[in-house]
Amino acid sequence: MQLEVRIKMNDKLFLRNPEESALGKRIVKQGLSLINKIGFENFTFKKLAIEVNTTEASIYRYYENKHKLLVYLITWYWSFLEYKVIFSINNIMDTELKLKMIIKLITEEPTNETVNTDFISEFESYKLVIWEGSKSYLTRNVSKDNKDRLFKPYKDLCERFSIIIKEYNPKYKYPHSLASTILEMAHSQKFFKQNLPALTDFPKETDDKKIILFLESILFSSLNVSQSKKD
Amino acid sequence: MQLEVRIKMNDKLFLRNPEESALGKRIVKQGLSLINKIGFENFTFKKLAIEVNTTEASIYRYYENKHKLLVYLITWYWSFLEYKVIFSINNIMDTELKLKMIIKLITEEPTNETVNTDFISEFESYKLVIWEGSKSYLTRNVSKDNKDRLFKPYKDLCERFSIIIKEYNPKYKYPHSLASTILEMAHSQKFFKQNLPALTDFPKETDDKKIILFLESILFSSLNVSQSKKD
DNA sequence: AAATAATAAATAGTAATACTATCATTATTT
DNA sequence: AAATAATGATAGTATTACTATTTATTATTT
Repeated sequence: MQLEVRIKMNDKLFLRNPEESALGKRIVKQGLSLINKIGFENFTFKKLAIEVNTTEASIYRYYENKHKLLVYLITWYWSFLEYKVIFSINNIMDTELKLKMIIKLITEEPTNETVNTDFISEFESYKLVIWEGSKSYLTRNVSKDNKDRLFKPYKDLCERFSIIIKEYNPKYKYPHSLASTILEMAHSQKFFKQNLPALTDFPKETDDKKIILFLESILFSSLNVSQSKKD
Repeated sequence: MQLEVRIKMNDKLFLRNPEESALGKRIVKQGLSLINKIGFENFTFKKLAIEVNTTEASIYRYYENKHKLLVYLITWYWSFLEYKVIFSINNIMDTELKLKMIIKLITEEPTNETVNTDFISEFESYKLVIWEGSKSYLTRNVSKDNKDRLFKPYKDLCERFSIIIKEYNPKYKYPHSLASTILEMAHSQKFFKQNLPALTDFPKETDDKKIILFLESILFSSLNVSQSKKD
């Protein structure tokens, strides 16, 4: 069976919907891999135009600027991840297993492109989130972008995560912060492991199992502790 | 008593040592506040030159580019924080209290400029780390910058933190990752609280006490759990 | 099938950014 | 007082981040 996932994107993210034309799709696809290749700071629409074999002006017809393209790609990733979470958790009854599944999904490198995601590569977008994810919100536009609901997919995923956290331990006081901590750390620890290993306890070569165990240990030790004593 | 702290900066960070001239100090001081004011993306040496009442070319004599200035300022912050940690922990015997002190120091907004830090404002650099901190390493130069030891102050602080973690619980398996998680989260959660509150459980208005409690709960529930069962 | 309208692409251009180079002018050191 | 170093002033280049206008293509109407 060939599933095709189509994610509805917030239309404040683009001037013209890139899904609706061949050129638009190429811009997104090649944009994603070019940012991954040279890094967001070095990325320009001029360079992308050359890759896509079009002109700068044409790209500007789709995206206001490169930051919007970045946010587009990052929110696509979060939306897709939420979809995967919903799908994978659907028939799990045990809350603990649900939580473990979420950690697995956010941490593990997507290998065999699980689902047909049309023109966006799951693996490429995973890499993008690790390297450039936080740049999508660490700007002076956060508040405006937030009002335009650009970060909704991330917040939705965090909300869904925190609901399951509360399901596991209704008394736990910081479900959202714990969820965002796990989400953020899945990517930071991976980045640190690869680039600044002194900040972690994970040898550079190994796979992501240890990161998963670390995140699970943070999550469950927080949730299994009796909270009655302190405040 | 008037303490003066002088932090030895890695000389790969600058072309000419800004501490050694009035102009250099003005560049650093005004650079810090201008980045905080308009954000790193919008910050240029041209704009800084106007603030400092000098020329672009003069600034380029001190710093290779704006990224180096950013790393300079961020590593200053980490060095200063390590200094504060050493100083504050010095006469604390109880390991738990040491850990709590560290969390307090990294999380709490510095109010009354505690120490005379010469030309760099502690508060401004705290704000900078929250907004721009991760941009210092999320670049394609990480590995090279890391080889030049530009991130040493951050890694040193993480190491010092993790030694105390191990002192508290010698069996704990992820002291470095736990330390870097707390360090990162102190700033992310603060940023989220102010700008994307849905990702936290902290009301926007309140002070940072709740963030401290959250970080303490993560730290101590991880360290107080018996780890013998799992792997 | 021809004419018209709508859309997309190509071309050209501008202001700002990220630098580098040169030379004159002050300070500072010896 | 001479030598040296730091700063300032000026100019210049390649690239970036856009915008506007014109031209070509495609779709729609008659």
